[in-house]
This record gives sequence, structure tokens and C-alpha cells, in this order.
Amino acid sequence: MIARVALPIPRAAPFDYEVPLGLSVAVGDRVRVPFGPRHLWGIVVGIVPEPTFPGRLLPIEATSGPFLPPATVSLIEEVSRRSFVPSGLALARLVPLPSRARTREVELALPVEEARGAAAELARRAPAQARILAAVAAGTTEVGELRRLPGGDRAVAALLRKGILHPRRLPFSYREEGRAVALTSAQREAVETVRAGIGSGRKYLLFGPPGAGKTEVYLRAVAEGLARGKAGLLLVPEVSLLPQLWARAGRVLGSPPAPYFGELRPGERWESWHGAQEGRIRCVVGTRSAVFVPFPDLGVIALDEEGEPAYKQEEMAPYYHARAVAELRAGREGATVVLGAAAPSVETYFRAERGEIELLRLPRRVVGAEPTVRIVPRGDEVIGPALEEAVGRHLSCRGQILLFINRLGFYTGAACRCRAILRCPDCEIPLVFHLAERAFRCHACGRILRDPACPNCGETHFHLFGVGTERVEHEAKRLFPRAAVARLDADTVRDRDRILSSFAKGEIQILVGAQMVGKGLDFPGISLVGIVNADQLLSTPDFRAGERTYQLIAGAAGRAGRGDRPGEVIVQSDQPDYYAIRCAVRGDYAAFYGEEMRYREALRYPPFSRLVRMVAAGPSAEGKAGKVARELEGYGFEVLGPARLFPRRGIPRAQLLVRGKEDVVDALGHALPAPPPWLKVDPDPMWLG
DNA sequence: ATTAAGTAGCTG
DNA sequence: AGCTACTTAATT
Repeated sequence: MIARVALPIPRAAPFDYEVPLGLSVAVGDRVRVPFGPRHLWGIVVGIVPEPTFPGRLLPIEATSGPFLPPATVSLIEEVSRRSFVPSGLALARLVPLPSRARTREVELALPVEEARGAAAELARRAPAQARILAAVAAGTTEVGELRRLPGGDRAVAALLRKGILHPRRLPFSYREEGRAVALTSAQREAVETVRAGIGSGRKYLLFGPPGAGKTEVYLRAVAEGLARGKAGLLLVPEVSLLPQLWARAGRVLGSPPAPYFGELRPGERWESWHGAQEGRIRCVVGTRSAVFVPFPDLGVIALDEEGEPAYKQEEMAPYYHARAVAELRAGREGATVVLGAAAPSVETYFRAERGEIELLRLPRRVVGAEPTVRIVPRGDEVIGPALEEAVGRHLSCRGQILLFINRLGFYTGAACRCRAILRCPDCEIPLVFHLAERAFRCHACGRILRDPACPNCGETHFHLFGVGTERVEHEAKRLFPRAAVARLDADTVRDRDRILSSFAKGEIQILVGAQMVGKGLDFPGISLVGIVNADQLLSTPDFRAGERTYQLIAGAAGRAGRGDRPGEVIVQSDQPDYYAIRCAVRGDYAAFYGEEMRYREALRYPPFSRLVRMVAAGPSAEGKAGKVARELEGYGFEVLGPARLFPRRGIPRAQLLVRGKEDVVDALGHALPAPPPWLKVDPDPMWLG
């Protein structure tokens, strides 16, 4: 017998090895094989009678036994085939390896007051334990730190044994007030429809405004699947949404689901993955990578805010879209997919109109009331007079305020007297001034420049302009010195858990945030949402800019008025008539969709075509891209470009787009069976810049 | 990924 | 020729 083994090598198809007599090897096993002068671990992707390799085969050296279910192997193989990435590399990057989960952090198993009481009680009998307990109550949760206290080693163990401390299994803590929820008739109908479709491999688009109760429908659908012995998978676009979903899922499903996302520590990641594979874990909540978590019998996949670009893996191979993988997987495993959105992607809504996906509407908000939305000019201010007035008003009636701005840093640009824009010397993109470092930063390569000079004229003083999260935070503090202001963006993510829980407790009145606060967060205390600069959302030269603008405004606006207070939304924009902004503030998706479709059709963009993006990187990238373009044109493909891109870390880049019908990816697969290593092929690009 | 082999360009 | 820097091929 011959085993086809996928090895973690950037550019290669699986390799054939002989299965030695006496060794039992099956698809999904992890095996050790000789490879040149070295030995590598790989995954068996096929068992065949005859090799494809003409030369002499070497034998497999060792096996660790069954490692992946064959369904997962073939799913990942299909994903790698579509994105022109070797399956061995995709497997190595998507599948966690066994790893022990060590307790690094502990948490109190009782309320803080009771823990303090217990500490006082223990003070005489077990002073070391009392010290530990007091330290944990005061916020020290690192096991390493606690053990360093006098007598800490044994005391921590004792407290864990007594159940006064728990090992902290999650990288976040979140407690939700139990809200009794009765479903509206629209929700009930949606749940009924999905329930009837479980086991049929059907797809649904749950379309409803923020606050219409989509999450409740996902959870009931998953619960129904669990009741029939089928596992459930709940996906969100952004980690900051996991704590709330996790807590809510725990309440509705009766036991907390397992989390799975990229930033998990190896041991925890393995625990969730392996538990699901063994059938111990029946429900997982996670971000895009969780779409691969293996279940022996998957019933329902719910994917919230399906239009969010965060579902697309862009940076590193394999380039996949979690929504596409969810649909592919559901088709193969007979699972039901529920996509949800307040502002669906045009492509998905188009498929729903054509009946490929069944459309389920949730017409009204069930949480809070419809907020009032106003567009106001921004002018030169960061927080203009209308927004300032509204913030003051909401502060005085003890409402909470969310200020949304989609750029990091303080000033987002710097211009010299000679009109040159200060750019990263390696990436050519405009540098952003950050107050935290008192320096300029390149958002592409992370490079920090302390006191740059104009490459044109040597000038070291610049005119700084543009608004980022730091500047909004600064302005909010200046205008409202007595309010507690916090900022949640990529620079403060380390404190995400702390910031979100103190916002939930009402200790923070104004939260300034980027991307991650714009969607899904459900804090009943928020009465005002300010979108600081709606125009900047439009400034990306991308055919999806309109869609992104609509989604961001609709999503951010949906954070307001989820409690008892009526919500208010203020959108600062100097282009209030632009259709995406105009439709978004009215919450009129149908009107937006109509205009957007006309534009897409006129320019033959998706869904009226399928685009494949190819990026050449390295010396003479443009020339190489040109050669590929000519070759593909020779095969009859419609090629746009090549166009020069900004370099990345000094490496030149150029891109070309191939436009075709739905089958263009397969056709390219025949024309370019193995793209050269300097060419990245992305079968459904989110950004064309 | 890692390594070996091939090759274009340059030295003095 | 001999050397380095860089590209390409092979690994089953």
C-alpha cells in the first residue's frame, strides 16, 4: 500500500511513501517520514494502491495513530486547492498539535466579598492561603506570581483543591445578567424554519436590524441541533464578541460552550479541538479559524455578521473565507448554515434573492427601541458642536457613550511645507503619529520613526492632520474632563477584557473604539453612539467601500439604545448625500442594495463576476506579474493589470486581477497548476488595494 | 523548509 | 580561473 503524505512545505503536492508491513496507516494519521537528509511529520491524505511518483519509495518510519477525521482532511485539502496553497502547509497552520493545558491563571470561585471573608477566616489557621486569597481578590491572577509569595506553592494547590479557586479556562471573564427572553413571532418562525431544515444541508440568511434578536435564533437553532444529538458551531467575526456570546450560549444551552480562536494558548486550543473531535465538547464558539474544528456529527453552523471582512484570512496562507468554508463544510457534512446580518454583503443578499439561500427576516428590534439617527457636518473639529452637545446631554443623564473611529493613532498623516506626505521608507504608505510613543508608525510593517525628515527637502517639521482613536480620546477628555474615558483599539487590546468589563459595570462613561467596538457588542447602558468620521470610511479605493461604509454605520448605530433608554446616533459627515451614508442612517438596506447593484453591474464587479487577485512580490515584481498576465491572456482569461502596489517592508509588489465567471478558479487551476513561490493567489479577495 | 546545484557577474 | 550572490530544482 502507498500513503500520500502532506508535508508542511510551502510549495509542494503530497509525497508518496510505502506503508511498511505490520504498520497500520489510514487517512488522517500523523506519520514521520524520511525527507532528504531530515525527518518530517506529515498527515496522511490518501491511501492508494499505486504511487504517482515514478521513483523508488521510502517507507513511513512511525505513526502517532489517528489524528484527524478524514472529513477534516478532505475539507482542508479542498480549501487549499481553491487557494493554490499546498495542503501540507494548510494542515500545519490550521490544525493544533497536542499540548498540555497548564494552569497559568486562577479565578475566584466565590463572589469577592465571600472570598475576603474566607481570607479573614483562614488568617489564623492558614496564613499563606489567606494571603493568596487576598491577592487574588485584589486582582493578581497569575499562578506564577502567586507561587512566589511566602508559602504560595502549597497554598495555591490547597485552594484549588478546596474549590475556592478555579483554574481559569478562558482568556476572558464575563458574567451576564440572566435575561428571560420570550421570542417574537418572527423569531419563532425563523427558529421553526431552521429547525425543520436541520439535517438537510440547507442555508439560511437571517436578515434583521441590530437588536432584532438574531443571536437568540442562532442559539435556539443550535440548541435544537444539540437536542437531536448534533453538535453546534457559533462563529463571530471578532474576539471581543466572544465573551458575551459565550456567556449567553452557556445560559441558553445549559452548559458553557468551548472557545476556539487564534489567540488561544496551545493547550487550550488543543483542548477545544480535541474535545470536539472526541465528542466530549458539543458546542464551540469562536472566530474564523473555528470553522475547521472537527465534530463527528455537526448539526448547525451559525455565522454572525456574515459580511464582516474579518472572516477572510488575508495575511497568511491558506487564504480562506470562513463563510465559504462554512458553506462548503455544511454541504459535505449535512449541516445547516445560518448566516446572520443587519447589513449583509451584496454577494450574499444576491444569492438569497436568487433562492440559493433562504431569506429569513426579523423586521423589528426586540431589544430597546429604534434609535434616532442624525447626520451632522464635522468641519474641522474632531468632535463637532452637535456631537459635543449630545455627549454632554447623555453624560448628564448618566448614559454611556460610544465614539467610533476607524483609524488608529493620533494624527493619521503628516505633510511637509513642500507638499510631500511623510511616508514609510519601506512601505510608502503614509506614516501615522502615535502619542503613546511620541513617534510616527507605519501600520503596514510596524516600523517606528522617532524624528523623520522630509526625503524631499530635509524639513523636520510637519503639518499634522487626520483623526485617529488617540486623538478622539484626547479630545473627549479635553471636552469632558470629569468623564471617565477609555480607548479600545489594537493598541490597547491587551486590556480588552478589563476595559469591556469596566464598561459593562458603568465605570467608564465614554468608550472610544475602532473596528472591534463597531459590531455586535451588547451593552444596555449605551445611549449615544457617535461615528466621528463617516467620510473616511469611503476613502478606500475599493469596489466594496460603499458596502463597508453601510456596514460600519449600521453596525455602530446598532450599539445604541439596547437598554431602557432611547438611543441616539450621530454621524459626522461632510458628504451626507452619498448613497451608502444616506441609506445607512435611514436603515434602508433595500435602497442601498439597489444602488450598489447598479454600480456593480455597470463595472462588472461581483456578484456580476468573480475576481481572483494575484500578487507578485520580490525583485522586478512588475515584470514578473506582466509575464503571468500575458500567459493568462494567452489562455483566454480576462486580466486587469498588472498594477504596481506599495512595497511591503521594502519588497516591491505588483498585482493583477483575473475576472471571470463562477468557474474561473477551477479554470485557473488548470492553467496554473503550481504557481511560483513569489505569486500569491487569492480566490476571493476582500480588498483590491 | 532546507539544501544542493547551477549561473551571472566580477576580481586582479 | 576562482569567487560571491543569487536563482532554481529536488526532496517521495
